[in-house]
Amino acid sequence: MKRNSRLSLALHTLGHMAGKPDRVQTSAEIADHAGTNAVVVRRVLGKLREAGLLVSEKGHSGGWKLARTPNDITLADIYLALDEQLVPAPDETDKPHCSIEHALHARVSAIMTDVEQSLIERLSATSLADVREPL
Amino acid sequence: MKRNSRLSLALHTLGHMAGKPDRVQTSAEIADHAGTNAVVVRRVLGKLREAGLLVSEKGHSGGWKLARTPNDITLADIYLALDEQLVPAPDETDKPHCSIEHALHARVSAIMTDVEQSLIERLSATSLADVREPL
DNA sequence: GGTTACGTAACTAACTTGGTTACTAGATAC
DNA sequence: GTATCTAGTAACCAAGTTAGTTACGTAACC
Repeated sequence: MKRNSRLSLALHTLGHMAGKPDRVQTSAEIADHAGTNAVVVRRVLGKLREAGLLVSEKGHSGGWKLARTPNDITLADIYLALDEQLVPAPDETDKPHCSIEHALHARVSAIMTDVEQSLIERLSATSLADVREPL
Repeated sequence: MKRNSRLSLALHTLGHMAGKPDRVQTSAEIADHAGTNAVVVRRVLGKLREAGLLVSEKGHSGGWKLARTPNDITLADIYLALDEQLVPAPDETDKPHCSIEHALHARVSAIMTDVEQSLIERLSATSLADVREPL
């Protein structure tokens, strides 16, 4: 699998759940449908649960379902839940020895942070429900 | 070192070269100053040479220097020379089995591609010479 | 010809990530 | 109460990535 497979898995799973918001699915079912492993599914979906997008139940007839309506879950919610930032968080440990390096880094970091912010804003404009509709 | 150490090294090196555009520096000198290895330096700077930002000379009194004036090298040039794309290039190999997954992916990819484009545009607004000046 | 410095291949160590196995902890069915 | 089902999680493995290192070839200059 490739680098953003977690995002792929999350989108895939939530997309299907948005179609049947009341259906409860087990991690095994989801893994089977996504061509991966139940533990991997639980790892990724666990992040989404921490972010309040999903709820999970143990035991018989347990499993996963959406914690909110598809209308109330945006692409930004999903992206942020996985906390995979595009721009590597400004690393406090590397102190810029040279002022010139510091200035360049500051400039680039400022732009990248800004751009990531705009990414999040744009992702937040689309909900799961929106994407159910044909484009 | 962290993930974008190549970009760090490139910015660092070019930043210093911009201060003394005529000085020729060996990869050993640069590595020493950047706290890394000469081979690593040649690898990264090789990318910048391929992109036409640097020239290198072999032999006695050989080394590296800028191929253009600092005014003519933008942060976007540097970023692009390293071809580390933020948004993973739309992978042709993964065929979207489900239409819903496809639709979601298409939406997210479109936004990400767009955002990366705007990153490049913003980086291209600043040249090495600009950053020499105090902010 | 010898020295210098780039160009590159090959190897290593550290790290990341997805996959897998195995186990524990709840919740329901019986 | 016991069996069964499912999430939660730890531990480990394999593959891939990356920086670092060593070694050697190649070109330029003295």
